[in-house]
Amino acid sequence: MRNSREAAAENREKIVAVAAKLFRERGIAAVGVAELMAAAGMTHGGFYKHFESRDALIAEACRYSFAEPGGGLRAAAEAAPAGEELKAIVARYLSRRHRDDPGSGCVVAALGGEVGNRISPAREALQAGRERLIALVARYMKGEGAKERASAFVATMVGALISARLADGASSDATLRAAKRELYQRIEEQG
Amino acid sequence: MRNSREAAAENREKIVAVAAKLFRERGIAAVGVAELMAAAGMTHGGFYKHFESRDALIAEACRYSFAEPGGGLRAAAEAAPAGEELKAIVARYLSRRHRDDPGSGCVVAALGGEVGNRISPAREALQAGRERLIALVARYMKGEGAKERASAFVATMVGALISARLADGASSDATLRAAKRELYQRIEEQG
DNA sequence: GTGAATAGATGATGATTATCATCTAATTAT
DNA sequence: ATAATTAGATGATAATCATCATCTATTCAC
Repeated sequence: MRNSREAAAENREKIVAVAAKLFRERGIAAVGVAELMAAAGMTHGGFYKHFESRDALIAEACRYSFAEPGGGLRAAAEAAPAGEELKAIVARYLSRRHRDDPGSGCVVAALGGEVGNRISPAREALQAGRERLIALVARYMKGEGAKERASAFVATMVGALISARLADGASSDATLRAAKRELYQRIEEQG
Repeated sequence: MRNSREAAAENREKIVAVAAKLFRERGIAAVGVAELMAAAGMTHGGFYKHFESRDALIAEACRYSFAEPGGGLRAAAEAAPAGEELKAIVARYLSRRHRDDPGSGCVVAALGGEVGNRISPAREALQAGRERLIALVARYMKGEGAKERASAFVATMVGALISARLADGASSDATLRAAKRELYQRIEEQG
């Protein structure tokens, strides 16, 4: 059967959205085309009417995952009172909610390891997204070398989230808390 | 044909070592049993004489990867002059060599994302290794809450390494440098 | 309304997967 | 030295994989 242009475009986006979620939840290599399409409510065959290859979808899903970078960080910053934006970003990024829901969270933390060190469009997409994240953080930093400090700032957030996802229970919470405290301190020292 | 006990034990360790390297280089899911055994110089069938399952090997390879945690961090610290141990750890961890050779580097950075948030022996192995890494760092910290600060310290190193592996060329070097500068500053402020 | 275009289903492709039964040559134990 | 054990090779298993050819029912352009 055939769908209207509009419906087809919606289906295409559905596939990308589902992929972005499943990849982040379970890893890229662990999610096959058939399962993906089933989760999007279609059968596997139609996939190649939308994408040239699985690799092409991977790159697109990575880009899509940055639509709301880090799971709504920009929104969190803009909702915060003036001067509190960075704290709001940290609180959101290092929240238990973010830790427990990788499927709609930061794709750098979820897929950085799997994608890194490989030559691929996906890597470029993640790197571009990471730079946008750094730029968002740097926007709220004062003084010299804001971009450089933002880079280290983001690295701490990413590393802490990955670490917290390795630990469990109290140990995981403690990891989040330690990183939050460290970052808050940096904010107060350097602004 | 049959090998002696000794030779068999050597072969077994060879498999684990090769797995630890390949998993870190290319991701766990991307390395199959057959390829693994071929890389270890054997055929695929003998695998199950050594390991109960592929999952069992994964956990063991994760543990094995911590034999030299972070790729010789302990050695680097012990070779450093007194008072310079933490700096030595950072310099080693955030070196270009470590970035460019994940196969013999820190397994938390290489596989943390893929293993995290899943219930598995591999996750427990990585978490145990991460705690040893934190303990190593905390040993060289003075003052209150050394363990907590060490947790954030390690998170920054892990996040920076993963980030640097996403970037390329000058951008990647800059990421390493930014994190190094940040950590050096923390060392001087807090000891 | 008629005809061209196509979204998506069905089903087949060959490759690759983890796992295991079987076999054999060599090492152990006696 | 003979017998029991076993490391690892060979090859088969069934499942899953990405990819694609074909078909069909629908929507678009006219």
